[in-house]
Amino acid sequence: MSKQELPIIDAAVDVSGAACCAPLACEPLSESEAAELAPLFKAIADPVRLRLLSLIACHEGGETCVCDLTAAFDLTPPTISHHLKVLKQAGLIDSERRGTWVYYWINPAVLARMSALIGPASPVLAGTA
Amino acid sequence: MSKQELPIIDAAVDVSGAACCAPLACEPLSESEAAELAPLFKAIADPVRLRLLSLIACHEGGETCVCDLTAAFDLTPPTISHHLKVLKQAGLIDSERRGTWVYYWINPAVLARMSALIGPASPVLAGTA
DNA sequence: CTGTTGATTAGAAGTTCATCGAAACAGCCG
DNA sequence: CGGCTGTTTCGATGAACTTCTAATCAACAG
Repeated sequence: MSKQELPIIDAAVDVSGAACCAPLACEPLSESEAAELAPLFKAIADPVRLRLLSLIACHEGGETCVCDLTAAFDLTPPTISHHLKVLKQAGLIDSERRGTWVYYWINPAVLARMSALIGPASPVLAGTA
Repeated sequence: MSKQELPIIDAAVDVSGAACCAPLACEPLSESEAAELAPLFKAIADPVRLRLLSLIACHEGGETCVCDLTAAFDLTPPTISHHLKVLKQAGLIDSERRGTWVYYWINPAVLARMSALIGPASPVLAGTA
């Protein structure tokens, strides 16, 4: 409900009439898009969660039981469980109980979306640079 | 200095001798790698900084002067300056003063590295899934 | 030199958030 | 039932965050 919502298409112009900046070549991230994407990056902006993701992905079959994850850290099971919950609530992983053990696997779509956003072919971050 | 440093190659085995998890198909992220990468993601895990990056990238020529960035937000110039500093210290952007104005541009290499890490072709996150 | 505009720094307030563990609980199996 | 795996709840500690005001630095115009 402020100037954030308005697309800024033309270059800024100073008092003397000289433009200080180039015009936009593409539509930048909107405020709402940014607000939606930031928590995804925040979820992986932690060394433990980054390694958890990596451990899950590196297991054959793409899934891992929690016992293997807790064994890889010097953290207590509740702490691991907490980090897994953060990743799951962000939509980055999913889980299922099979008998005694609980298995986690990665949701590739969400990670791919994040990767594409900051990748060289991104329409909003690569621009024409 | 603990079990984190040891690569975990074989599957965990429970007391009865039955494996609960599949073995590793690739080498997961090391503790030091994760510690090095997490701050990069933390730098972009903020809606304002995400939009700043996008605004810089979307400008023709790939660079933008600060005046154009402050105009796009309802924040004071010092606040914008702070967020730009965070991005710069993470290595994601660079800047240069040219006369009256200061220009910022994106460092594509760092973003590409982050993108590749979480992308579908990543050796540590895509695994064999 | 002086005044103005653009941008950064210094400092601080305030809130929020995060990490982690101890203890208790829930689902499964023999 | 008892033992095991994993999760939740709760809490305490502490750190980190965003954002502002005020002051400072840099470049330019007159």
